Amino acid sequence: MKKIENGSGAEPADGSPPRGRPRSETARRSVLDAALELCRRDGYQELTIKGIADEAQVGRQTVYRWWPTKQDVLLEVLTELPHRSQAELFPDTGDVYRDIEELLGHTFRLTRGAIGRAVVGLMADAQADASLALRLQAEVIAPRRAALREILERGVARGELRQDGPASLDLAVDFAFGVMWYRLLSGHAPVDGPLAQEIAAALGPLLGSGAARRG
Amino acid sequence: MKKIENGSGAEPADGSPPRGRPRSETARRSVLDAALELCRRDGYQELTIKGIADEAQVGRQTVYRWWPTKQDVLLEVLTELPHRSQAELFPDTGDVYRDIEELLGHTFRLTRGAIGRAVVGLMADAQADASLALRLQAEVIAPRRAALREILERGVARGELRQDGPASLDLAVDFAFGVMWYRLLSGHAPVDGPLAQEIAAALGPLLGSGAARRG
DNA sequence: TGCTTTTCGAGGCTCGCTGTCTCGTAAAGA
DNA sequence: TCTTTACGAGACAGCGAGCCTCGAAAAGCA
Repeated sequence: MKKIENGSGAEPADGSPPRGRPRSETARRSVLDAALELCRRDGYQELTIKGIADEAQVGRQTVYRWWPTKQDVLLEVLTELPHRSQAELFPDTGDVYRDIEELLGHTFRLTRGAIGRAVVGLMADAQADASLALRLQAEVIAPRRAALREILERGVARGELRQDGPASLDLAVDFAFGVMWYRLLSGHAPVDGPLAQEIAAALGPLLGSGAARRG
Repeated sequence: MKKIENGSGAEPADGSPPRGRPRSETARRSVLDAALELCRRDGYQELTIKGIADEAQVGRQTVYRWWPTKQDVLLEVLTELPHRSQAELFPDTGDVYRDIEELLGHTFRLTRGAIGRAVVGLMADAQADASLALRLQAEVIAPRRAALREILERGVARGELRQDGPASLDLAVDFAFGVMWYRLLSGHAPVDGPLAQEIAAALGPLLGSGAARRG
């Protein structure tokens, strides 16, 4: 598992136009789609560069040229997702509890299927790969943390939530995503809509002594 | 990664004494110790059967004879741990918050180092291996869940905790271990003693509206 | 139209690990 | 002593990693 940055690669950094045959967007999409499909079908552990190349009907070197490892392929798959549904990361219904439910509900939906398998596998590999851990943190974990924190802060500003309870905002965020990860990994209970509701309802008492959900 | 049950293996099931040369306890210990040491040194992903056998100075077939996969080796390492420190799973100080802190503190301590790496890696593999998931659930996850749940129930019975809050006992247990797993994986915050205190303090308001920590 | 540059699919190559098998040897009971 | 089973050691094919080369394709430039 060597790590080298694209020495060749797309643009020449300066403004000059790229020379030679341009990179095939078709091949790029085929590789990303094949990786996700194989992850769904066989699981992250069974994913191989050769398998991806064969499934995508692409030369193996074409994969290695742009992605040093299978982790890089999946990370690109993951970082492309939010751009498709940016709005789902930032619900703003006016009700803090509904916002929480929507953000968590959308996130929980993603964890089922191939995306969930990919993220869990990447997390495991990141335990022994510091640079992967940093990128995963920056591109997958942190954005969702920030989104939930923003919702909570808005709720505090509007007086829907207090901040005089035993838990800080950070611990509240840890609570929400922590339960998700725990259930995702151990599989002892589902990660679904009802869970999003339960967590949203529990965040009030966790943050503030007197706050309770209205309605 | 084939899975086959020990066809040969120790006792002949009936009461008759085993025939032939008995299994070497020395070799068994060497394998288990080597696996944990390599997990600590290089991480779960780098762990190989060949590596374990070489480190343990044992024939490769001796490993395969008793453990079909590296997961089986690590699972045996993990299931041997509680027997060494049974008491740490069942603190009973009379104070529910102190009991929680002790159980979580001991668990959190285990997650650092080789044990943590092993459990995280096994969890990841279990996502694509149902039988491994079952064994991990039964032998690692469930016992700690049960221990915390028992502490909480004792606290309820003694009147230290209520059960009229937004969270059920199960969700409270998910909260405690969920935060642990989340931080363990993403590494955005430490899994240490202070966290055990914060969680213990937060469980009261989570479970019951009026309950607050005494003292 | 060539010529240059870069990517493309395809496949050869070495290396290391897997999982099975076969040695010769060691340690137990009969 | 004979049988049975475990032991360390190593041979073997299979497969994926990662690097290499090949001929063809697709762009800009003269």
